[in-house]
Amino acid sequence: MPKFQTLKGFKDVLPEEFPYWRFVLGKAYDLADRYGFQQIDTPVLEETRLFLRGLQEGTAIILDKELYSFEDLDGASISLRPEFTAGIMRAYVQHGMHTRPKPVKLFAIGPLFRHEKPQAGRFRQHTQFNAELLGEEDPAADLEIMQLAYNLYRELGFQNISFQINSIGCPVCRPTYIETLVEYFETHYDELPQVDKRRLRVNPLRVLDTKEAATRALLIDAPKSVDHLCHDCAEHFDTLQGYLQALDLPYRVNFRLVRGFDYYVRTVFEVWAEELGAQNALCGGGRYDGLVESVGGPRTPGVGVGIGVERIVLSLKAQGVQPPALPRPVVMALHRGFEARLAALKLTDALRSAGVPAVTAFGERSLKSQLKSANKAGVRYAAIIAEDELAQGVATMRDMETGEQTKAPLDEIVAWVQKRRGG
RNA sequence: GUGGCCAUAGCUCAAUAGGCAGAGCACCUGGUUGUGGCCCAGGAGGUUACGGGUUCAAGUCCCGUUGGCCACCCCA
Repeated sequence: MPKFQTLKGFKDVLPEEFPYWRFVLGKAYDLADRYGFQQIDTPVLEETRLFLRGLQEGTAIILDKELYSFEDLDGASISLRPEFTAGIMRAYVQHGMHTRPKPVKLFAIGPLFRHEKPQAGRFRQHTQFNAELLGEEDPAADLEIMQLAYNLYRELGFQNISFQINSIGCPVCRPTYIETLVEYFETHYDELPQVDKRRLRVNPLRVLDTKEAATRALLIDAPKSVDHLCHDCAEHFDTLQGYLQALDLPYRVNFRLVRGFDYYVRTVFEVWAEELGAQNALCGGGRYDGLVESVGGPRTPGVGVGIGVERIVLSLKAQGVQPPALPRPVVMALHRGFEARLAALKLTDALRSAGVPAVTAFGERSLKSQLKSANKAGVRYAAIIAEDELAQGVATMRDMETGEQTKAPLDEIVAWVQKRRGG
C-alpha cells in the first residue's frame, strides 16, 4: 500500500476522466454564456459565521458538524465553503452589486467541501456548477434557472429527464401550513418511526421527504403546501407551471419536495433522471427571496441552482454517453544523432506554434524503440530525422496507420501535416 | 453519527481443508547494421491495507484500526 493516500471522501481525477470533465464544464460555460450569466469566483475560505448565519439552532448544530471549520493563525474561525450561494450573496452585498442593472445573473464553478460520510456520488470535496439569478420575482426567472439546468443535461445527452417541482410558500403562508402539517402528524404521532418523530420536532417539512414506509402511508392524507399557499404564492406557482407547459418542459408537482431552510420560498425543484437508483436527483434548486437580507443586504428576490459535476460524470458513464475525445499528439519527431535531434526539436516547436499537437521522442534510443513510443502515443505521423534526412534537409514522414512513407522538406512539414489534417 | 458487505502487483482477479504469494492486462528491456502494432524471450513490480491474537505454520481463522462500496442520517 502507498505511504500516502487521499483523505477519506476525497479523490483524484485521473487523465482518463478528463474527457468527461471537459465535456461537462465546456457545456456549462457555453450554456451560461448563451443564457447571459456572468462568471463570479469567491474564495474557498470564508468566515464560519457566513455559513451558519441565522439558522434555527437544531439545523445549525447539524450543519456545523459537516462544516470543515478551523481556527486561523489569528484565532478567527474560518471554514471551507460547503455551498456557493452564501459566498456569492456575501460578494453581492460587499460589492454593492444591487446597484447593477437587474437582474444580476451570476454563475460559478468550483469545489465545495462537506464533512459527510462518503457514499454513492457523494464526496467530501465535490465540484459544482452554480447559477444564481438575483433581483427578479417574475416566475420567468425561476423558469430560466430551470431551463439552464435542464438544457445542460439535455445537451450532454441525458435521456428521460424531467422536473419535480413544488411550492413551499413564503413567510406569509408557510407558518400556517407548517402548523397544519404538525397538527396532522401529531394526531398520528404513535405511528411515526423514531426518525420522523425527531424530524417533526427539528424540521417538520423534512418529514415530507422521509424514506420510512409507515410515514409515507400517512403522507397520502397529509396536508400539502400547494393547498395552503397565499394568493401571491399560488399565482406565482400557477404562472410557472404555465411557462413550463408552454415550453414543453416535462414536470411533475411533487408535494414531498422540500427545502429545510427558512430563506427558501415558493419554488423548489429538482431534475431527475430515471433509472439512476436511489440518487436519482441530478440537481436541486429553488427560490430564496430572503437570502440576501440574511447576509446584511437589501431585500432581494433570487432563484438559483446547484449542479454537481461528479454526479453528472457518473451518470454520463452509467448512460453510456461518449464524450468527445481530447486532442492527442498528431506528430512525433524521431531522431538519430545530435544534429538530427536539434532538427526534431525545431520541427516540433514549429508544429506546436502552428497549432498542431506534436511531441519529440526523448532520449537516444533506437529508432525501433522510438517508433514503439510513437505507436503508443497514438500519433498519426512519425517524422523521422536521421543522417540521410539531415543531409537532404528533409524528414521521412511515416503514416502510422498505413505504414506509407514519404519525404518532405523540413520547412514544409507544417504545411504537409496541415494539408492532410484537412486544415 | 448508525448498520451491512468488502480489502492480494498499477488494473481485473487466482491461490485445495490453514502448508513455498500467482496469472492476464499494463509497464521496461531485448529478438544485430534505420522502422511501430502481432509474436517470442527476459525484467521490474508485494511487509497479502495497517496493528495485534490463535497456531508448528495465517492471504486464509479471531479482534481492533484505516480505507472502499451500499443503505440510513443529513443534504446549504
